[in-house]
Amino acid sequence: MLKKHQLYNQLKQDIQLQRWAAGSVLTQQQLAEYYGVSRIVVRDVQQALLSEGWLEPHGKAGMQVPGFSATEAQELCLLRLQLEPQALQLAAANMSFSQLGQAEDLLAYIAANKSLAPYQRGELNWQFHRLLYQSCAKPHLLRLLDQLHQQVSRYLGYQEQALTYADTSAAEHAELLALLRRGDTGQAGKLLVQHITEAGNLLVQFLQKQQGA
Amino acid sequence: MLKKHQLYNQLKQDIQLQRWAAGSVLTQQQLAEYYGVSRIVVRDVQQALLSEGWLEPHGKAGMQVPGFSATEAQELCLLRLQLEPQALQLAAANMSFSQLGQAEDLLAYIAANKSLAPYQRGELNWQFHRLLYQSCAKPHLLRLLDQLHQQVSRYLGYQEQALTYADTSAAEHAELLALLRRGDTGQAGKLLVQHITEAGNLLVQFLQKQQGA
DNA sequence: CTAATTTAAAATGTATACATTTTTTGTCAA
DNA sequence: TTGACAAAAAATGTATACATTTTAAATTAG
Repeated sequence: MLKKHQLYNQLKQDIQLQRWAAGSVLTQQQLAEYYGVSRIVVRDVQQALLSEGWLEPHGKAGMQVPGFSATEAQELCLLRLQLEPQALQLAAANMSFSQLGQAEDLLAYIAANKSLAPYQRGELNWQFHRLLYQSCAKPHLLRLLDQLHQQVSRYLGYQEQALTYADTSAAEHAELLALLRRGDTGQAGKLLVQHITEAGNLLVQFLQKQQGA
Repeated sequence: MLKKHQLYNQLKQDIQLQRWAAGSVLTQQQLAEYYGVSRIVVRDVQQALLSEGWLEPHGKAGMQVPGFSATEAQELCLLRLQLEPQALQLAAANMSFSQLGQAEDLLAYIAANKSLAPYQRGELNWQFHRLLYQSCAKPHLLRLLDQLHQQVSRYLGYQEQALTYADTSAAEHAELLALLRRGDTGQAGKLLVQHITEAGNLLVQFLQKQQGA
């Protein structure tokens, strides 16, 4: 029998992999029966996923699996641009070598495992970014960034073509790290902006094609 | 017997008015008994207040009433500065006269009722700000701003002296509206920055004195 | 046939009861 | 006295049962 956090992961993954189609309305009963847990657990998980944008309200009964829109993706990109460079700037001052090392380890790990599932790769990439921001010592800012990532990751699971971008992304991550190591905060910030913009544009273009078809 | 949203409001208010002291650990049972509802309801409300920063995790049992810190207030101010001017900028283009009118009505209402409770005044002031940002058409940004306001409002309830600032604040709100009406977006943005900064500084100074004592 | 109203079904909210986990208390040996 | 260990108490998690609300279906008047 699934525990709460297991159901949380399972349902999230099932949404990401389109096992529940966008637009579907999921009721407590339905999910409780399908996953073999009580409605109480489903309620908790639904609530969590609702606040993270993995589910949307749907009238007074059920929750709806959200779709994908280029407009939304653009907004998420905009918010990343608004917050992440700021976080990096603040963090740069307090960053320790141990953290830079950790980040480097992460990059190495990603590079070594060529055959990671897209969503795993996405998760690890975010962990890398997250590490860079960590030492900004602004808990609320970090919380907002985590939320933002939740929303973005829903798209990344959808956009399988992320793979085509993986190499460019990895190279930029490495360069970012190098700039931080040598203390060139300004340049690092600019690169980060470029990095986020590129990823955003790629995603938006992908979605626009999708919508056109 | 209290319904869910009633308990939500009641508990929030009781926290704001220090009926539950900062640092207190509130368990489900305790609250369920005190407010005369079942634990299920308490659980839901606790979860909501947790995600809004009105309660903090406390180990594996109970939730803690958070305290106040100048550092946190400063961070919240920083985030407001990072997001609200952006929202205003985006909204300015699409703002309708009906919305400007609504905002004006709000200001008039606040001005007319001199004897509003501090938290009511705070809530109305936010509604004013919210109205200005509304037409930015960026749901995620607006959601972040609402969250941010939740956190800030906890402080505003604490800082009773907000009243001393009320007049200045009202004047600036009026001027902001005038600038928007005449389409001077740039100047409006600058004034907003000043407005948020002033409020933030006042709050931070208040908290620093408090901490010193 | 359409629209409105009633009736049945389904879904969610809430309370209670039980299971599991966590915390505290108390005991005993070093 | 102190520290580790065991037992009891308390708190939370989860399931089931009931109450209320909401949605869908069916019936009937126009």
